[in-house]
Amino acid sequence: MNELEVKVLLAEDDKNLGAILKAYLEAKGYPTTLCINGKEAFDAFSKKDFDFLIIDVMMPVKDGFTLAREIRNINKKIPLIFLTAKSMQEDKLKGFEIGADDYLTKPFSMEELLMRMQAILRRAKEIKQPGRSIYKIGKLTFDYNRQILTIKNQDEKLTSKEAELLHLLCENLNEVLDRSVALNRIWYDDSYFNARSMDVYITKLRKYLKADPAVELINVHGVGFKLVVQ
Amino acid sequence: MNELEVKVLLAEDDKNLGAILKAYLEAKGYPTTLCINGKEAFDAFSKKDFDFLIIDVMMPVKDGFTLAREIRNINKKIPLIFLTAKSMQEDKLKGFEIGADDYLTKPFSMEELLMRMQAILRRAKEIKQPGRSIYKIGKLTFDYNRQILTIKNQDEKLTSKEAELLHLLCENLNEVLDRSVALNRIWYDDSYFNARSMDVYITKLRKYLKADPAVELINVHGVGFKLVVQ
DNA sequence: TAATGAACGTTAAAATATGTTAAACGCATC
DNA sequence: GATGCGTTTAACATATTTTAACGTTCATTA
Repeated sequence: MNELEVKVLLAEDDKNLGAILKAYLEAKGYPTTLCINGKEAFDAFSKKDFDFLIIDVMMPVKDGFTLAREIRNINKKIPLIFLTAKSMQEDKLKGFEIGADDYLTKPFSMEELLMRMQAILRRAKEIKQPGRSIYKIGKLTFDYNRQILTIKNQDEKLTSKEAELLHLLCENLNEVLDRSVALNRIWYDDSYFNARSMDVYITKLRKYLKADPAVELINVHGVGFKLVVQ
Repeated sequence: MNELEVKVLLAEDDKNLGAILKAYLEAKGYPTTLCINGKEAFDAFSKKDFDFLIIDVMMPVKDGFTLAREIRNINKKIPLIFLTAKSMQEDKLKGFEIGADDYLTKPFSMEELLMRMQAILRRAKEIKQPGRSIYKIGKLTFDYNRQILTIKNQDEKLTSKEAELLHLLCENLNEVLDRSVALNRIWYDDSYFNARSMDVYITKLRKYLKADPAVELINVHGVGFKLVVQ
């Protein structure tokens, strides 16, 4: 993921502050999606790919801690900053326990928020994958943009769905890709029939990947799938 | 850089605060070297290997910013937290520009300092070892990522739940794995029925582990289970 | 120490979830 | 309206997990 393409998910129920922050962040080059409660934010996260979370703790419908925990279940790496009006100590510690990278107490300056985001991104950046759309999966090579999987100098043209699914799996290499996340991102709807359709695609991908025995596409029962390279 | 071996360099001219912080950090398992000014700290850094910097901004002889810049010239990656009595905005921004990971304004709680350190270490560590997780259990070998238990060159594919449970047991080898901890981590809910389900998995694991008589999976009544290797 | 209730051991059936194949569908192109 | 392609649906086969049932062990206390 390109550093110039850090997409921010901002969950803030104060519409005024939310709008100001969104405008500021976008001016600084961070495309920002604003959600006004935890539920909306979780839906957005399920359907789109984000690189940074800024979450207000106090929100209606679903609070920030609950939201963060749900997202952390799916993605353990995505940078996370909590915002809060309260400066209560227990809350701060709770936030860090959930896996926050920082915890800002209102009021804060937007420059400080930006600085703190950049400090986190400096460290988080190196974790992410090569960044281009070409992935190495054991002996295989997958070009996401061109939808081509190269197996021993033999090109296989993948269909869009195959490529989308393999792409998500590559982005979560050696980690579990949540079933519902994949469904929401690729099929735009997490339903029984789409889930069965996805299973069919898993089988198709397994057939391709069989070319390298070091590569495995394992199921995590009730959760999702994990692409593992030995 | 072992997590249990994070050596801290603390530069703080307030001897009282310095001593308290050093004592606290060491109690938490971070060997700490205390220096009372920037010059002394730089000498210490030159002579010894450190993994974390905590630097007070206002110090005699050589201030914190100057110290940090000099160290950053040598090591661009070492985690860095500034402490300061002033909460002036410019200073904060200046601190982040030098490459700080965090910037705490006095007074702060030591718990918060610890949490923030750990948040930074989580990211700093991930870069180092995206590592694999292979455990040796007596004559057996367990590959957690691939969910495979190797018994006398015979591979056994484990199910997700089996693998998760064995993983937790391995992480607590020769120590008791608390029942409720396992339930909360793997089943996300500590309840009677899940506990019974866990017992079923304990039985399954015992069947696998029977292959090596030196390995035992013992119950600690009312507490949990312990994986023991003679 | 015998009685008792709670925790644990084990097995098998029941309920879910996934694996796989092939046919059916929708949609573009000719 | 026939053909080809990607995708979904249907059908059947397996696998995983939970629940139920029954037996055993453990700690406690009369």
